[in-house]
Amino acid sequence: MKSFTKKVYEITRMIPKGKVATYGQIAELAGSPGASRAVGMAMHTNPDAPHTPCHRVVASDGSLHGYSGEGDLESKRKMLEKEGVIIMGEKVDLAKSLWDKQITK
DNA sequence: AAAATGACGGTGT
DNA sequence: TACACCGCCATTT
Repeated sequence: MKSFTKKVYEITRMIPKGKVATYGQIAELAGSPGASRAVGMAMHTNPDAPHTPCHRVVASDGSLHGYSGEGDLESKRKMLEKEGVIIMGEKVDLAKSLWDKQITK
């Protein structure tokens, strides 16, 4: 486990319930703006699905991508809605559910 | 050490 | 709005 990946997990873990963060945002918080792809890989190699809320990480346009956990993208979407994330059709309403990065104020 | 890969992002068609 | 292309960084082979 490299430092960057570890950092990504740390950040992903502090995403508040009912909110979502984009890969790019996490990459920036991790200290490497633009490394959205690297973040994606970190999620893919995510060792602790339930421990790390990787399902709260979405694309810049609110689209959900993969999931290393048990279910699939549908399960993720349901999970998010259940937590309070507003989802419009197949995408997340970033305007209301995007993590303000306020570090759980 | 170099090349290929991927849960991205932005721009172009 | 949907699909295709190029550029981005970290990880893996």
